[in-house]
Amino acid sequence: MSIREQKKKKTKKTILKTAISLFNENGYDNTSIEAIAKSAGVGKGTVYSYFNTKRDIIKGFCEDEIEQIHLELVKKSNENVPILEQMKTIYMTEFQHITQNKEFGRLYMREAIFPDDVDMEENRELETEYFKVLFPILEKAQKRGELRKDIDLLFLTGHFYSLYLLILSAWYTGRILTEAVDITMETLFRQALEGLQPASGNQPLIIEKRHE
Amino acid sequence: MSIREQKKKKTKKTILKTAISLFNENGYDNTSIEAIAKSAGVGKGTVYSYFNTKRDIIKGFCEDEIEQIHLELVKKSNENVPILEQMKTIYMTEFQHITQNKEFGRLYMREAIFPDDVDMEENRELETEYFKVLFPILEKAQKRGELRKDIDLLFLTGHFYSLYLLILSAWYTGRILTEAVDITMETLFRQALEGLQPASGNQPLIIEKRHE
DNA sequence: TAACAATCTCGACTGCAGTCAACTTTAAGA
DNA sequence: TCTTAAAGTTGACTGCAGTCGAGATTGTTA
Repeated sequence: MSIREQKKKKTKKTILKTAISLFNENGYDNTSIEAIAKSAGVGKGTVYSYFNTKRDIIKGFCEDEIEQIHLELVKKSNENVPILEQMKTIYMTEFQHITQNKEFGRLYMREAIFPDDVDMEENRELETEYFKVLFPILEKAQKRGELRKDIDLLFLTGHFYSLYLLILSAWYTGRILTEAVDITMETLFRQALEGLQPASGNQPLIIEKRHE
Repeated sequence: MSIREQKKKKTKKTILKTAISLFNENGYDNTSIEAIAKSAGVGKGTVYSYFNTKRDIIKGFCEDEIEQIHLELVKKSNENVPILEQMKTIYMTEFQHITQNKEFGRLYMREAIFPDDVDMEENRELETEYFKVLFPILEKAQKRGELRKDIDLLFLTGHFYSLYLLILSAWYTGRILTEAVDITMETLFRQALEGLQPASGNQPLIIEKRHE
């Protein structure tokens, strides 16, 4: 890597760190780009040469954070555990990180779920990483007979993810307390696994006679 | 209603109509409050005496729209139809409205799901209206044996709503085309009803032997 | 080392969201 | 009808996000 590139990377890191620190101190809206620039010892224009918008700075931070989460999850991952528990571990881990960065999480989720501009391709990369973590877990659960094999992995992911979104939204809107998230997630995930319609029998749910 | 109140209501309506019209013409970001004020024949400050922020204008519009949807749903509502179809009707109706107001829908959903300020109490009212439509439908489905009776109505709503959110997000991020929304919703809702784990038998899913 | 081009840095500038104190209109009581 | 206070209106003003062209720095070639 050339000297120039090293310097650039360092500058970007400095700006990001300074920004996050100021955001944490005074809040996102009360921190101007000019203040960030000054505090980081660069010009306002320089900040904009590293980040296209103010929100982009948050994005930079969150993407680092998400990478951390993925690494954390790979470590925690244990396939000898029921799928319900595994899914709970994954999404509770994400939730823990969000509780620690409530405002950033909110701004990031907004962009991720209802984006301003469909720049695409950017989020796709993170999404791929996400699937790399989830798909093997779900696939193994299918093989163990814990999950239906006639449902696409993408859809299985979708079911759990959508419930996670619901809980997150309920938490952000104050409809559910932090302490209640764990039990609520457990309940919703279990219901999703069992189905919303009455079961056809009461046998232990192990036997499997589906296609294939 | 006093003359004063009538006038105020009329002014508010004029501003709202003008704003929506300009938003549609030039987009939300390319329409300044000053332009709205001028076009509506009032001062900038007046706009702010009716709407606290620019986003608030969108909110005003969307709330009217949602009221329309609720009325529409009450008319369409037909309890002699499987719950899957009823839920699909409800959420596809909402989706139709959103396709017709893509940008407004996006801005509204952002606020609704990940709000800036937890002003609460405001959205609560709309939420109550929402439940007034949904709860009776779900309750009747429970009575008919189409839905489990051991799941809270709020949670049942949550399951369907969360999948709707997922689809909406997938649509906004370009992961799913408008034409595919219908079939995707059908698939996801059906899977949620049946459950993600393998069924314990293959009997037709009518018999019910749960508690109570 | 000099000359040049590519890249990076900068802060003055533009445009707009949101505020506020001065001004105008309304309504109610005398 | 006149007076007055409350309600409503206004646009000049403030602060900040994002732009842009001029200037500084770096790497390259001779």
